[in-house]
Amino acid sequence: MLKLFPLFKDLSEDHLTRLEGVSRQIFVKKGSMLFAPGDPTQGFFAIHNGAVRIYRVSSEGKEIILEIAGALNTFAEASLFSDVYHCYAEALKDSTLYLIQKDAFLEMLQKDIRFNATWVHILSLEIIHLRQRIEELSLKSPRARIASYLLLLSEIQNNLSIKLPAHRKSIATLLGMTHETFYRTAKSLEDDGLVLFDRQRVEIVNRLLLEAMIE
Amino acid sequence: MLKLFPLFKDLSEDHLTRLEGVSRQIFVKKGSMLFAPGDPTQGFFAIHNGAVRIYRVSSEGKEIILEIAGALNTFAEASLFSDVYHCYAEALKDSTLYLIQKDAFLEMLQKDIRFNATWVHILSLEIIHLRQRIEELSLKSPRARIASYLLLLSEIQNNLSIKLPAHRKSIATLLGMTHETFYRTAKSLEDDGLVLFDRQRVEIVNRLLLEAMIE
DNA sequence: AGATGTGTATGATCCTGATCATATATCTTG
DNA sequence: CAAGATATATGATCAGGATCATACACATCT
Repeated sequence: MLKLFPLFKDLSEDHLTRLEGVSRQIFVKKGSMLFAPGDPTQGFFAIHNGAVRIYRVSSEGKEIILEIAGALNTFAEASLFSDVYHCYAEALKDSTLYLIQKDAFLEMLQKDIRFNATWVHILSLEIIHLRQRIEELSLKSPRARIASYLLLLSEIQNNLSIKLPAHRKSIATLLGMTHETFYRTAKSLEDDGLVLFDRQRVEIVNRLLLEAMIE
Repeated sequence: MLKLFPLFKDLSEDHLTRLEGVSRQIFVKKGSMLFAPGDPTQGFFAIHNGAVRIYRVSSEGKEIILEIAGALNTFAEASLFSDVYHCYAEALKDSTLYLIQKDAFLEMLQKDIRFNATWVHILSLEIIHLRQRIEELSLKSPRARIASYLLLLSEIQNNLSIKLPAHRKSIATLLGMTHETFYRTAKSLEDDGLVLFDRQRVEIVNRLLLEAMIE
């Protein structure tokens, strides 16, 4: 059911049906790897349920998390134009995914101009999104980065009560800080009455103050 | 002469000619603004010569430089799918640019599937590039960020002798550090015999060590 | 259930890079 | 050319976040 994915929401019924035709369902257990650098690209992925972490490893073994993708997210779109993957993808939970197969997808792009046009639009939005990420990483204060991330999640999930897509430790790395700093800063946000952490959930208590914080 | 631009290198002669048909040449003086947030989008830009700085301003007046684009770079591609610009663009030098007009360009995309396919490819590469930027920003050490940036310039300019696209101060902001830190770190790179700064030029003396530094 | 591993949490210390200050060089402009 | 503005450069100080250490809660597995 690809139509549920935000990425595909602008596609026609016809496109969706054909897209499903070139997709393969995949089940993975928590902790298993979907691909690693150097693996030949098969296509990109759409997460039906579960969560996946995309990361690279520096030569000293430090992980850099590029993305944490949760249910209804897609990842590795750019693999369409590369022969091999350039990062690791690891399931953070038991997950079911769709693999949209590269060759078939590229052929669809080449055959159908409307589909192609939609895809251009989708990629453009992705670029805008990445630019925002860059801006956020430049907002150096951990407080601001956490605030910004929570607001992003809130927007995506369309709810002031957020479900974290992964454990705090991964999120800390994604936001470019140590987990210690994340725990401490999260607590200070709680102490200031802005948010409320409860296991995998976060409640945004004072949205306006949180927004004021990110700039 | 759009064919000189890396972005357009995969386009056919025919596409290039038509693209030039929908482009307008623009001359700007150093310091002048090309657009600001809220301005209606006219299209995206290709720099024939000169340099442009793309930035946002936080509410406290801090500038975040998203990009420094030099000769043969393009910028604001994503404006095609937005009604207004979301950042500032300021000429760092007297520059001549091409404005690729939005409506005409979108029409080309819709009419020509080969052109469209090429554009999808171009955008995908841009996404890969932005991901690298994110990775670099997460490489927290200023040394590593500077090293990485110099190697990037060296690759783009295809030369171990690099021409800086802007003054150091702007570059410092682009790399997410203060200019003081940039000057100091640059000097320490010189002291270690890795590079050699001389006004607007930088010579990469020891490329291998520089590469070893970024990871 | 017990054992092992991982996530969560918090304290103590250290170090890097930001900030503030100041000086010189270079560029721009009248 | 003089004068003002801006970039380059470097020193002194400070603070925020990394690192190291430790402890407890939970989950997973045998």
